[in-house]
Amino acid sequence: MTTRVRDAQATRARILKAAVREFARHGFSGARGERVARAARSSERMVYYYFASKEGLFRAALESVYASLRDAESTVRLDEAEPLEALESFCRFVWDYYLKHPEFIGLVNTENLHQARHLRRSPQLDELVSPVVGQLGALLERGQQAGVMRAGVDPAQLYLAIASLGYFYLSNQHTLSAVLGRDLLAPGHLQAHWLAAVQMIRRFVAL
Amino acid sequence: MTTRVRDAQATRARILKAAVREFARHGFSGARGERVARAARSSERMVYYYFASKEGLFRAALESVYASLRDAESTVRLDEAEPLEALESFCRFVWDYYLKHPEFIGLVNTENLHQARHLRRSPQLDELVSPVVGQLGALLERGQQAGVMRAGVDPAQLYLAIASLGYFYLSNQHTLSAVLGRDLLAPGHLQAHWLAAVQMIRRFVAL
Amino acid sequence: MTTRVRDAQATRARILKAAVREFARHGFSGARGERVARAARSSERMVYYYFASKEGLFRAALESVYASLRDAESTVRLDEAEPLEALESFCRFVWDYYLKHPEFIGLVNTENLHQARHLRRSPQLDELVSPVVGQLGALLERGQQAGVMRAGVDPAQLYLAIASLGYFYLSNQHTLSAVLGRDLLAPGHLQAHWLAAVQMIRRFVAL
Amino acid sequence: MTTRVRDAQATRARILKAAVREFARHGFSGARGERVARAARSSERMVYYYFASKEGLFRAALESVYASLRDAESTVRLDEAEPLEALESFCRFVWDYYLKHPEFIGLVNTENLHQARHLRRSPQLDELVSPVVGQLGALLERGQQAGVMRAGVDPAQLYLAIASLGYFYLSNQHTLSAVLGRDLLAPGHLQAHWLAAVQMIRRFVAL
DNA sequence: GATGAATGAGGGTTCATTCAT
DNA sequence: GATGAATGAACCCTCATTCAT
Repeated sequence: MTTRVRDAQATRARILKAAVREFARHGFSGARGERVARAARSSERMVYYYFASKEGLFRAALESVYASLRDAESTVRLDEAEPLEALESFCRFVWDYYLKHPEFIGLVNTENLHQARHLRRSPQLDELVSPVVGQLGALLERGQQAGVMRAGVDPAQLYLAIASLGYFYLSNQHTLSAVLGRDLLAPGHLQAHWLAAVQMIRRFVAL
Repeated sequence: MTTRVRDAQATRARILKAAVREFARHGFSGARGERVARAARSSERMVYYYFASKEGLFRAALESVYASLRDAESTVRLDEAEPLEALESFCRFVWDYYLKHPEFIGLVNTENLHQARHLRRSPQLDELVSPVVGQLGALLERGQQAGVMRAGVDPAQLYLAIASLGYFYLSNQHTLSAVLGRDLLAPGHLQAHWLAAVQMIRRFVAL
Repeated sequence: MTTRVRDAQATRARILKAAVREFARHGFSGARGERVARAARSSERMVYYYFASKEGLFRAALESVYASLRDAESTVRLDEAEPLEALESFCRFVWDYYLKHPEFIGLVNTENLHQARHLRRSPQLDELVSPVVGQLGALLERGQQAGVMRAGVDPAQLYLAIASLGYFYLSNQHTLSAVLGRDLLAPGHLQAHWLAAVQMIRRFVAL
Repeated sequence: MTTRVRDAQATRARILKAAVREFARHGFSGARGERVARAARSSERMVYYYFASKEGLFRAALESVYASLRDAESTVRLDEAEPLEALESFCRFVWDYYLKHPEFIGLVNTENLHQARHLRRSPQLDELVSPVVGQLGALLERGQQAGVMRAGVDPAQLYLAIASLGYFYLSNQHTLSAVLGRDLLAPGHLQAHWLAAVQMIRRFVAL
């Protein structure tokens, strides 16, 4: 009994994981149920058994990547290190997450192509929203009181700026690499970009 | 005869325009030849007549949006106004272009999903690259000499930063609006974002 | 224990009743096990538990509607009233039964589509045949002796004629209503039809 | 060119003919696109090319059998022979049509299962309605004036009665044969039935 | 006796493309 | 140069049913 349930959950999890990859790589329309089934070492039938439709599978995949990001963000502590250090750590964390989780970028881009249709309808939407913006606000407050950050910075805008600098660079790495004629993911270029980006964020909140 | 040729070119142009919209809205796999044909008031057969395949049509659409951006950027003058003013104008120009041309964002995102496969193979690639990064370099030089900009800023990185702050915000407007619970395209929020972004860019190049 | 058995039988009965409706409404191929299960407030699995297969369920449903008709017909008395009155009463009874039991018509039509495959194989076939034809024969005899009916009327043919006039009208009510441009089930039209039909039957057996 | 067009029409016609058979034999849900394609010596793809969907194919099949009946009925002359003779001829014609065109009965039954959904939506509905009821009215008039038919017979009801007696017998031949224990289509029984039916109709309109 | 989990086979339909003038 | 007719290959999905306790 327990074994079967565990198997069932394992199969479901394998399918979901494969779906995340498939949708991230090929978008919604380009995703193939058969590839998902094969990658999950299961059958196309099971995909429909657990997720009812291609759309249902996509919704689950999308929720899954948002939940993973939120879980990862929930481990971040912004209240311990010195404010500017904490801010830099957070930037590095966010960018590293994007770098290590291309499936997040792929799924979010796909969802934007669909005008966030699935996300808006998700009953889990509230749970998926990360509390990290609030923590950034507290950090800005602390930095101000420590005399190392200026007043008047909107935490949400700060978050967007940090996200922008990492997301855009990685999401568009292929066209940018082609157009600029250099491999943006080569360690040297990546380092240089993070350095410039950190500097930008620091200067943005500096006095 | 001339009329016929002009008609032929006009048909081709209508198909191309319709294809740009279609690919931008639905991605490559989601795009439908029939919708392109209908929107162009032509037939599916004509699409193949002029562009040989769906891939050929996408390539042409992609080249078309890059060419349009390059043409627009070629009208920009960065050597006339006071350096910091010129920089801000350029930011506003770029962001306004993204705002007014969602099809550019849509096609570029789609091309990145495909790892820039089409762009890399395009024989027109060099022609599509905008000379604007060079102009930004000259502007930085001028700003330095005028004593209002610091040394050591990579023009390409500056360009990426400007692009990031506009592109990310617009490309991800739907998911961000859903997650943050506010309409990012509402005039107030848009203004506030551009303001913060300009400030960020200015502080980045400032002494 | 008794309760459990009664519950089991109740579940079986609910499934059977739901199946009768489902097959009558959608035919054999169009019937859905899931709808039967839901309508019976049971599970698809239980349907198979009690009836083994879709075909088994259909057979049971078919036998059930024939048994119901036979039970209803068994209450009819043709030997009491004045012969022509009794005949008219019988017509009214048959037609009223068809009217009130559309599921009978639906299942019988479906079974005919399948060339009575299930009925012919039913071991209960003999039990399902109504003794009403025999009673009609006796009635004809009585009418003859009373000098109000002619000789030479085949009771089976009389039965078929009565059935025809009701069954055809109700079974084909939808196409006929569409073609004739009037609602055949509207009280006025229904009354008029029964009246004409009764007259037809009376004139058929009259001297 | 002409050849191709003829081929195209021939293919379409073969598919339609095969569809009529398939739907008549198996109902809507039971009908298989693949069987239609095979019987028409064509491909399943062509079925969709010409008829867009299973529903479109059914609609076309249904309209086709109604059109065939109307065409056949349009050849009938009710104004030449002696009134009662003409009426009997008409009965024989109708019943013979049902007998020779089981696909008509099959499709009409299927359409009634679907509550005439397709027929009601058919833009050709008016064209499909046979003018034969009007002709029956004229015949009744003529019979009256000739002093061989009574007044007060509704031509539509007469038509329904004639149709009932043939349609019911043939449509339900399989269940009736099983229940009555005799083959209703055996020449002897068929003859006897037509005889009784003609008598019934004659007596119905007689003085 | 009763039931949740799983599934092979095939269903209708669409897609991008080619044929044949 | 331009176009109507035709199509092979998949695609998403559903159905009736069985497995395994």
